[in-house]
Amino acid sequence: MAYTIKDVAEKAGVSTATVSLVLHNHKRISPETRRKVLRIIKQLNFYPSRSAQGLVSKKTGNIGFILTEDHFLKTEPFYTRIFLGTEFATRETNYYVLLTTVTSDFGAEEPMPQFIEEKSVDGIIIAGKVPQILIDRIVRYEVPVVFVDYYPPSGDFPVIMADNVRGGMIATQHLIECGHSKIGFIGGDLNHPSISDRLHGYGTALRNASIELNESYISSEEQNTTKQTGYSAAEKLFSKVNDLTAIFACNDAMAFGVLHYLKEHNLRVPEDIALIGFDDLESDVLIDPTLSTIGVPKIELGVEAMKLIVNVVENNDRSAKKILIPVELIVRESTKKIG
Amino acid sequence: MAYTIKDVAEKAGVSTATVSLVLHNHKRISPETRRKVLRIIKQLNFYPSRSAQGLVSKKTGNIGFILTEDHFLKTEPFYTRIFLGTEFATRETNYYVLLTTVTSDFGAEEPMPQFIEEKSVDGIIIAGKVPQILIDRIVRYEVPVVFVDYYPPSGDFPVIMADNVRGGMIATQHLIECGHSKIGFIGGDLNHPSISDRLHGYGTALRNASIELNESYISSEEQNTTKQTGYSAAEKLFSKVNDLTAIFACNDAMAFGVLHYLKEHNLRVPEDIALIGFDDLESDVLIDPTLSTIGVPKIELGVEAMKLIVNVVENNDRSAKKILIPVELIVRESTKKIG
DNA sequence: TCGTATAAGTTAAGCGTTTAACTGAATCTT
DNA sequence: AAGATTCAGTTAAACGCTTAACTTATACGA
Repeated sequence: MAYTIKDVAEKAGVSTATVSLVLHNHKRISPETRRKVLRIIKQLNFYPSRSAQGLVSKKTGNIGFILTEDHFLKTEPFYTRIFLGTEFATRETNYYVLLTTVTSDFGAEEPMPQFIEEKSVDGIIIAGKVPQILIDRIVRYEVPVVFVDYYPPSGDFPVIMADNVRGGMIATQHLIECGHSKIGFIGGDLNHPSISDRLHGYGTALRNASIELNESYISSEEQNTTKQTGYSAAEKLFSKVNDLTAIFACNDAMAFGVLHYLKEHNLRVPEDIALIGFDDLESDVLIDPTLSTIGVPKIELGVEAMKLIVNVVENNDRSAKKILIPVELIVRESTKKIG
Repeated sequence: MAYTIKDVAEKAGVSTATVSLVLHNHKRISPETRRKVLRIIKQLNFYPSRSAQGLVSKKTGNIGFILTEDHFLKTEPFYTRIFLGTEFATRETNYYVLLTTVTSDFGAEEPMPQFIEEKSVDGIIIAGKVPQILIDRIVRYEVPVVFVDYYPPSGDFPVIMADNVRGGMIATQHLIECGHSKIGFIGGDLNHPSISDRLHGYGTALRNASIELNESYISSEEQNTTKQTGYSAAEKLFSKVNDLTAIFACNDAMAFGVLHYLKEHNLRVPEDIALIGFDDLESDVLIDPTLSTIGVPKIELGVEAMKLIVNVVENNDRSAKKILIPVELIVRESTKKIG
């Protein structure tokens, strides 16, 4: 059996209460007693029993991590990186992360994630877009929730997002600085905050440069942001307008599709059309030409989400804080100064 | 607060012991009492506290899942699928899965995964190849371990593997049935059981068809099995021998590299060279020609790994059972009957 | 008919922590 | 110098569940 607080107490010649107080950094304990106890703890390699702690504290020490199966299995490790970030953060926060996936069409009848039913988590991180009904149902359990890389249209939740507005802005600005003024935007579902924010940044950059926004340059009909929809969005856009010299695709997956379309139509990138994406996926550098993009620090999103939920749980900080993580412009071959 | 066993006992007019016994399907309870108690449990949506249960039972109800960061972040969702399988299996087994990643160069000094130090898991699933030192260190904690899609050269552990020998055999057999007899094998590190098993199956198929095994047809120098090493392995192999008509690549990633090489050298697939891979990755159908391969049921590997570790934990079944999950031949465009 | 099984529960101790309330000594105050 | 305050620790109850040992009622055997 593992050692208990009692073993530590005996070896240290103190009461179990003292050991517990040391464990919690309570100030009632003198420095020397603290040192003595800590020495024994280290010596025995003692760790308090989570079960016993949980029983009295009513905390589980677990954080739930929810995302859709689709997002989890996406070939590009975007959400797995965010998850990895939370995992990294557990090393300082001393929580465990329980990951569960839900289907993308999670409904009203589906069983809830076990850890919610069983009240086995102190808080929940929801990553990426999930069905609204799931959110509504989770809220009823009154467990703290933070969102990362998505947030629902209504309801006040703490949120971690990449700075999408700024990203959209610097991407567009970069194209402008390269000499472009007829810049297309290829996006998707504007109900997704990331996408509408990126479009917003696009608009701001144009305005700053005194370029008039041309609605017909904007594609936002696609429901998903995949290589396939990127291709078809490009197809539609180019059949509508023919003077574009640059494209800002709202994410790299769509940019791949756009690139595919351009190649097929013998349009050279960046000479004929410049192209920039968003996300910085690994495959960006495997394609020809390599893709300029906006770098999103995915691991950091996860780390910050973890810190945020822990803060909510431990300090009961219910303010609906929204934290934007800085993004950066990454210039590769698909964009280049013209003229 | 959540309901406790006491609430259930009161509403049902029985003692808490009775409720507990019902929860554990103990036979001392009469069918009618059981029904009555179960009804109240359902009605209150009662779930027993894991902390309390853990405190007395000395079980945590958690299973640890360990893999390397590299494997977790691989673009192709191979190990994430296995993990997803374990997650699916939790719904029946009522365990939680704690995932942790380790670095590929995990050493002797690195801190151990938290859940091991804190004894917060009843058993551990190790997925894919991990450093031997990690295994050695884990063993000292005397926690049950099962391996999935890998096992160490020494030590008796329960293991879940795809039936790699059979897979290697039917892949090779398929090429033979297509009319080939000069079949190259492109593999990697033969210390990896999957690879050496696949090679073994290759040899068996040849023998069964009375085709002599030609050592110079076999490439096994590469340390990793990636698209890149697949390419360079093909390069080396074709510079050594020039009469090959078919290639069995030990996994799809390498097969992609081989295909790349073949295309670059104007060798048509399957007309000039037939090609078959192993794993059935999603991208198999995105390339041209689509890749024939051996289908590995990844989710099932995870499900079975979970069932196996639970069996070890609950029934203390310490036999080093090795379970092979059937694989299947998937014929696509990269192989075809010749003549 | 009485002792003995058996069936169906109940009682109560114990699992390893936390923490409010307590204690006893030392230090201030006035 | 007596009372008040602070400091550094201890005592003991409580958290929600499991389970060995016990109880009570009923059925059974000879």
